[in-house]
Amino acid sequence: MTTTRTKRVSIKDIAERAGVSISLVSFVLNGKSREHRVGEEIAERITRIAEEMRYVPNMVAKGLRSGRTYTIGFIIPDLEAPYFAKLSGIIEREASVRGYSIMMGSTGESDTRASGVIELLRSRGVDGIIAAPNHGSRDEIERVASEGVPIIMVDRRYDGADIATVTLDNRKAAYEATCGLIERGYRNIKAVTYRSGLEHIGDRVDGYLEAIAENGLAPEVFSADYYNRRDGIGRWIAASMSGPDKPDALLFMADILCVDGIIELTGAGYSIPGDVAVISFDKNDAFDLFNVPISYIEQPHDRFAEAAVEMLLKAVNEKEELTADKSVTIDHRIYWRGSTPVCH
Amino acid sequence: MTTTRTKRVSIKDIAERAGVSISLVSFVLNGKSREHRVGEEIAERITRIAEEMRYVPNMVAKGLRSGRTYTIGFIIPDLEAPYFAKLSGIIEREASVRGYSIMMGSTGESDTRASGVIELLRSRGVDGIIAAPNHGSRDEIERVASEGVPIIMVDRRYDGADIATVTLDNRKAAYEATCGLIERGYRNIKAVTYRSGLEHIGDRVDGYLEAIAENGLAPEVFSADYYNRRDGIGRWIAASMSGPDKPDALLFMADILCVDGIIELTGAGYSIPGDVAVISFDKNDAFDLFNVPISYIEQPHDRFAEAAVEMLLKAVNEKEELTADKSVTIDHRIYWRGSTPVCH
DNA sequence: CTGAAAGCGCTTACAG
DNA sequence: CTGAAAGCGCTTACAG
Repeated sequence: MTTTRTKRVSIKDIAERAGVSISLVSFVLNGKSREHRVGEEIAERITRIAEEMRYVPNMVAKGLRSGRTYTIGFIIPDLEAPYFAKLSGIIEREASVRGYSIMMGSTGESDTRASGVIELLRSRGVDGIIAAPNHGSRDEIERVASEGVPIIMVDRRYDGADIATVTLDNRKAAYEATCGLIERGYRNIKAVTYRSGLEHIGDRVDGYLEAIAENGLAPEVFSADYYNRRDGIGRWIAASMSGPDKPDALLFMADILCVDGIIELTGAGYSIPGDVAVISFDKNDAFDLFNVPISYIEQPHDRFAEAAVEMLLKAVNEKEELTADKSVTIDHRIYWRGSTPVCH
Repeated sequence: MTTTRTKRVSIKDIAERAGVSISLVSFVLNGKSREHRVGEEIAERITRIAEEMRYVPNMVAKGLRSGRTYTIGFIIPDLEAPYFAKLSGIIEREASVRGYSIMMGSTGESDTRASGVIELLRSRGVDGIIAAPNHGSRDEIERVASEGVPIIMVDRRYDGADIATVTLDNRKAAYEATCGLIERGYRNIKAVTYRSGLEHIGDRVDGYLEAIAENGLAPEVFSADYYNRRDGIGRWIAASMSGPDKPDALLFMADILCVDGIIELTGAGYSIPGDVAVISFDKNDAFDLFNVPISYIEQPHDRFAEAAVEMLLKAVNEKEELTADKSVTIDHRIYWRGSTPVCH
């Protein structure tokens, strides 16, 4: 394997071998034979030679010339979070089916890294962007949109921004989950969330508060620090579960919070649902593995991914603007399982 | 937001505004002022104007001209598998720190899709490839390598292929895990794997068989069909656990197999470790959540990712070949926890 | 039906 | 110290 980097074959090479001009090769290889009325035998010869030479088009050159890279940028907080890993996987598949590839950039919820990712995607000339950006990236995301790069937000949204989104009706989902707990007989329902300023998380809290208020109950929301979740949740659980105002049910606003919560609860000797019922946003494989199946509010990844890719590519191809009025809401579904039995 | 797609600013725009040639702009913006002895005031002016105009270099043009795209291709079986999600996340971060972006393609363990991904990455002109390819993609991977595209395999390897790898010593890890079980008093240890032809999985089975043979015990390996894991494992567990040759410990060759196994075991009413001890390859969040912590053999994702990115970029920059002798072995670590107590 | 030529944005010898 | 020009591989009017 002492092969030196062999030059890739170009349309020029094919043209030479076929004894025609590069224009003809380009026409044929792009399926424009008919349009340009290229001679049939010539077209066949070109196709055959291209195959023989294992021609792979240089998308970089194509991209420079045509301004289209057939690449979609995807901005996520964290590829390691199961929720986003799943979403990324499906988006990648949906895109690849349509001939697009994905360039991924994760922000780690850091605004600085988000800036870097955005600039990187712009420099790479992606045709469009699907983003689940930080709260603090609003200005930059809006600037990208105003510069005419098609962009669509997924999972997250900015209050009042004129950008199309694909989201759950988070307020309603949390409202329904809370009402469901109340119907099942729970009366002291507390919510666990994390500080972030993220609108969609705020929507969930709003839905919870609304349901609690409507039913004349007392709300309590614990906000963990994102980077010290486990500790914060652990301390809060210790205090809360042993205090006079012990909750009978917990609503977690994200699966990662719930996983931490379950570990802390069981670690402190509390049983689910014996001591406290548990329901969480997002689906997480661990919810099936726990000794009682954890109830959850599902965000259908596949529908998010499909909608986002489809809408984005439509905008790219038809030069539409992805304004807020194009936004789509995906239906959630609540799975009531062993962690939230009916009580009396 | 009725902005039409505004043209991006190019070095030509900057040159015009600065009243100089594009060469100068190129020199300055690429930090070659000194090298080309560009006038100091001019250099400053160019830098300032570039910032004012929010210049973002067109990497597509750069890529066409220089043949370098500052993009790494990453081929994985499945982004949704926690193990690869984690690995991808770290690789992306490592690459981005070094100014590279990642173009990801998942194969779903399908050779056809793998072909598509490889061609896509080649057409995009990635500077190098990190791959955890299918068993069946060997020829294509070797061809890519022989064409001079730097490529390194991670997690997986091909028997006797002259391609650098970053892997665990899988045989040794399985050997040690099996010996550990034997030391803890287990005598009827069975292994659960899946059919794939993948060398690294085969290595694990070899290590298991070696340890069993050395200790004069009887081996049994169950091979599930990858796409019907849960069912297959469930049926095998039902038969195996109720038969005369009931295992006292199970070694799972991958976390996904173990998760399925645990669900099937508990579903069938067996307790861990009461009825059977369990240890698995890979770390999985669910292993912490189960009512007894599951023992596992850790593959350190971060060290895999760092080694792969570093070696690949070194090869890219120094035009080295990534031959098999450059391969690196990452140390595993076994966590013995509640699912494998000492028994007598 | 086919080819020569311009140009996408950039880098880099080559002149001066 | 600075600029004009070629060329990366491709597409696409424009001629013929």
